[in-house]
Amino acid sequence: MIRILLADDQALVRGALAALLDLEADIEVVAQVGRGDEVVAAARESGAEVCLLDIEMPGLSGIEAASALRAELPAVRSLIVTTFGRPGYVRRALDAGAAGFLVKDTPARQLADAVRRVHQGLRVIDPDLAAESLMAGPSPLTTREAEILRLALDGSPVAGIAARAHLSEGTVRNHLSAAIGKTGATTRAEAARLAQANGWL
Amino acid sequence: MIRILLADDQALVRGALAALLDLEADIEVVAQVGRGDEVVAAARESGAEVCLLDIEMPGLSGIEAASALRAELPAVRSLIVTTFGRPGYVRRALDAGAAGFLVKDTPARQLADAVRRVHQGLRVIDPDLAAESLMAGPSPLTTREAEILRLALDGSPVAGIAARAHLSEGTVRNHLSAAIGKTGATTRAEAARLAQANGWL
DNA sequence: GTCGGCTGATGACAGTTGTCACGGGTTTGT
DNA sequence: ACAAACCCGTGACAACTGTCATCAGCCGAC
Repeated sequence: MIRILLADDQALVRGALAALLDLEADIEVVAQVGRGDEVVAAARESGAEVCLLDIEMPGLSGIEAASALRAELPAVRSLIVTTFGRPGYVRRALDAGAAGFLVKDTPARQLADAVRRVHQGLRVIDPDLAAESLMAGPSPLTTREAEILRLALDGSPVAGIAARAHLSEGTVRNHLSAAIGKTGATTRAEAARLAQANGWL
Repeated sequence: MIRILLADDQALVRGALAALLDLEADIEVVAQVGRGDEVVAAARESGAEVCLLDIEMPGLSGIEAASALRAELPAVRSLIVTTFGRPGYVRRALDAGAAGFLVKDTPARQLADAVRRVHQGLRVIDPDLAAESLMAGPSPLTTREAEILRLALDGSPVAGIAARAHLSEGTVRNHLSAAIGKTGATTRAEAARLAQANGWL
């Protein structure tokens, strides 16, 4: 019997995945949480062996949760299951110690198999995404540039970004200019959009 | 036996919802599609009575699919089930003839009940979202303003928007200026973000 | 029929943004 | 020790953006 923890902030999806996995004779959903920062405690309590983690969650992201799991409960294996197949996510998930990475548009019948493989200690990675991830390469942005771009996501003017980052406006514009150049964009809004689509933020 | 069609572009979610609903004795999933433009044909063929429609789908949006269903198969009832609880979506869904509107973080156990109510001819609307939708009121944007804002979503400069819209740059800036004023934003990126969050695009 | 709103356009203006060159500080690896 | 990268900042300039006034054609409502 494979003991599973489900982490997804959308209750309906979480419940539906539970129903799907409970159909399998050798799989048992032993815990469900809706926040990333509840994963470790729930995994410890329930004695889960495999954690299915969504990335977009309040509290901690699925990737951060995988990292925390590796640190606290190294025996537990993480399988990231997410909506967005952003190239950068794959690398970051693997760096965080995740054993697998699936996108939510893989066929439902493959999920149980992925869980079994991860449970056996194998790696499971969406092949299309793996290729894309290798093509795209790592993020070209420096820490600071990514940080500034994240603050630019909401469309606020330079003055607002500078205030939130505690930087001078000139410095912010320099970072943005660098980010625009590196992403191949022409405006900061486009750069922010591209960087997010690549999972660089 | 309530005959259901599932429409969601994420195969995993679709399959999981099918598993969840098939647990109910009086509900049967008779069709599944991953695109909005396959809904009507599949509903006709399968003799579905209730359609669960995601909004974000390739081909046609769930709202457009509901509209098409009302026109072609008026006996079929539509229940919108979506990730984003954008106020404007509720109104547009109801205008399109949808019988219900749920967000994906409602508890899984409530889904079957919602399906039954919709099947009985009742309306089912997420109460929080209904309130928010009434508060927010209808979109303040004119058709053209919304259209221009949609083109501004990717962060391209005015010249690019003007080219795609076949308008002069001056006119585009006028529309954007109006949209910025109406949304209470200070830049077009912020206006586009706000408008999208409200479901006005 | 006239008024008001939407649409398209122009021109002008101030303010913001993107770019560049430059300088100084820190850390990292050789 | 040194180079290379990063970070922060300044100042200047051209380009772009947001705003406003103004005009004109086209509806639909009263």
